[in-house]
Amino acid sequence: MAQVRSMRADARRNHERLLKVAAEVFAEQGERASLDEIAKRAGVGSGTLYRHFPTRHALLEAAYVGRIQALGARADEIAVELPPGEALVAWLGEIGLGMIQVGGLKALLGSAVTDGDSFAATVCGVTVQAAAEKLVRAAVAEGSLRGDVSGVEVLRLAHGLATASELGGGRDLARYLRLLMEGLHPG
Amino acid sequence: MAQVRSMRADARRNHERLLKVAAEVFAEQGERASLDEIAKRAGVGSGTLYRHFPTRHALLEAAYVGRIQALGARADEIAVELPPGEALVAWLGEIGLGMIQVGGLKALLGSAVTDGDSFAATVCGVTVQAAAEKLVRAAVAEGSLRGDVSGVEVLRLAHGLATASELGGGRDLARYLRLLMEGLHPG
DNA sequence: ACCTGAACACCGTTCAAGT
DNA sequence: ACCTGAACACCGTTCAAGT
Repeated sequence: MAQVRSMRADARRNHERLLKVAAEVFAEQGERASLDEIAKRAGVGSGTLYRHFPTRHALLEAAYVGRIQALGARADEIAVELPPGEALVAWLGEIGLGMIQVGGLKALLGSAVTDGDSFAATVCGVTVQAAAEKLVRAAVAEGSLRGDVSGVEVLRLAHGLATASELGGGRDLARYLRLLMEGLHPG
Repeated sequence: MAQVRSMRADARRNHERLLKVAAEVFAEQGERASLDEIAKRAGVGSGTLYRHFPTRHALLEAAYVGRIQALGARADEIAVELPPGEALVAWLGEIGLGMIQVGGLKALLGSAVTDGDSFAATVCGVTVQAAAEKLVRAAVAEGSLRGDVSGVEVLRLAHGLATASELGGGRDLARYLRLLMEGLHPG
């Protein structure tokens, strides 16, 4: 699609409305929400949605870029507030909570950390992987984390533990993350 | 549906064919496989499929009961071969591998351990939870597992770790389970 | 250049007609 | 009693016509 800046006024308006509505509907209904409903709620024809976002995933990612970048920024904030090992758990806790509470976020982050998935190379994938890598390296340097774990790997594990927590009604996520960290302790 | 034994000959034949074909198609394509394709491959009208199995989940569970019971039996075998703590990891490893390799099995086991889900009370749920509970209790008694963990909980965690492993291309499942067991060690 | 919405395709589900 | 498959509904996706 053309750069947002260079779009015709009506196109830009539609683009923005679609992003806003998509973020709401995905959050409510999850990543399998009806695209037709998103188009209708945004007041545009279904063809317009496809013109702006050729795939469901493109729309989902575009709708959540802001949220993902906020998560990346949170990693830096937490790194200042807490010692490395605790910072990592705290950040994974926030991500995990988001995956449980915000529809579609778990699916988006999942594809962003899937081996061989082209989405891992998108803004979301790069942002979240870089943040995780930074926290992991600091924890390893501090000696509170094994050296054989990567950023993308803890993200996959966080995704898995969020899934496990969901099966149990959304409880126990923090507890599961603590179990994980004990298991990941060196020695 | 009527008892299988009391069914008319053609109905029983259709029932069996549907189960056999469903097991194949679900295994290949996952739990969202086309029901129409299953009906076609079984050589029956789509209405017949719905007559025998009113919901997708009923068909999935019926198709996999045998597999689930085999997993239950494996728990007893392994309990004889290995000390309690190792038996639990080994069994969770087999279940996890099944969830990764057999389409639809992860979804089925997921609903069987979901809090508040009516499917937790089905044959599959009861079978797998009882087996897990037995292994967990033995490991707790032996002192190799914390006392505050339940059978259904380790199944949820195994589901989560299988998911994490899938994101990484199906590798590292055994490693993740070992991390979990270290985290679940008492003291 | 962009939008609209009808048209098409696909699939799940129901049910009237048939044996 | 059971089966069949047409019919209906729903939704994703494309594209001709319009501005």
